[in-house]
Amino acid sequence: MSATADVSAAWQAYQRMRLQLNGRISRELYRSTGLSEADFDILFLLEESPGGSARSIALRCGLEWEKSRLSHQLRRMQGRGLITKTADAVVELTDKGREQIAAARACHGAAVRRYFGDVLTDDQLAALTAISDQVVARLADDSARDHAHAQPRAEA
Amino acid sequence: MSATADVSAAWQAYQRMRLQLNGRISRELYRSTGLSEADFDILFLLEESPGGSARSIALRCGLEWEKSRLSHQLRRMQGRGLITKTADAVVELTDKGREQIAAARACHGAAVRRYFGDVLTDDQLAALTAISDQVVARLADDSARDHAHAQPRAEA
DNA sequence: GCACCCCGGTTGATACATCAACCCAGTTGA
DNA sequence: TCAACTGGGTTGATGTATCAACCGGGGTGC
Repeated sequence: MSATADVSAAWQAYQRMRLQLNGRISRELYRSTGLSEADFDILFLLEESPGGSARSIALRCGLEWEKSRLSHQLRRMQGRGLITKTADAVVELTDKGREQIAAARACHGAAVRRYFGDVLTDDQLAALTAISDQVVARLADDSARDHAHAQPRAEA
Repeated sequence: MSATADVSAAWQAYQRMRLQLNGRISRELYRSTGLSEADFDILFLLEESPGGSARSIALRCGLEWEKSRLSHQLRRMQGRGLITKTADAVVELTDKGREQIAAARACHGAAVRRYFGDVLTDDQLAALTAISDQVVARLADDSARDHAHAQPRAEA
């Protein structure tokens, strides 16, 4: 059977797409707005939040980041004047931050459309969504199993 | 039409898969072998090369890395005894490097199978291959166009 | 010859990601 | 009450990725 060959070919093709597509988009984003992917993710989430502010923990849950990663990133972004940290771990967009995320949204959206949305058919988009959901579900399954192993509470 | 919604949903699902799948695999690889993805890629390519050695430029072409990225990475790997750099930019696997890549191959292959190959049907694998190839082709197209713009040689 | 450029490689600076260690406040439970 | 634990947040160290600047040799054209 050729299943192994198919898996290997699919994996290699996927890796190429992953590296090149993300490299291109993040490079275009950075060159036209000065924002990194990490900057973009933070600002995007903040702009979606009511009042342009959110608790650190909300950002962490939304992005699924390590706490230290978020802390370092927020410190750098505060240094560049994109956000402010008010008392009690609340993060808030500055005017400069609002300005930059607006420009970045347009740039990012255009790049995603050009290199991704416009290239694929509706069937392919649906197929990729299903593929992604299945893989993510499998990852979550295994995490749950590991967690259950480490702390066997559910088995009475 | 719902095309926009489909693109957005597919993009978000794909991003989740990309982040979580790669995070999981590289974490498992690192925890069980001490090798990063970058280490793995280099050692993998070297083991494929005849004699376990290759010129720097061959690695750069195979991996599509920046020259400075490769230089830094090779320096660190030489420091850890995974490779040696002989005269004239030739890189060679050490015994320790051979040992580690063998273990890493098994770990990496198992993870790819568990979280990717075993989760998807043959049709899905074929669909993902097609999707990836199309996106990569589009990226290459745009690169060629940009390059042609910068150095308009082909147009007489 | 010589000025010029290209290209492979190195280096340093900076940003980003991860791990481990720590601080502190709120809970829990003896 | 007080000790132990938990969880959010910070910090420092290290490894990784990218950009810009530089070095050196090998063409190319004059």
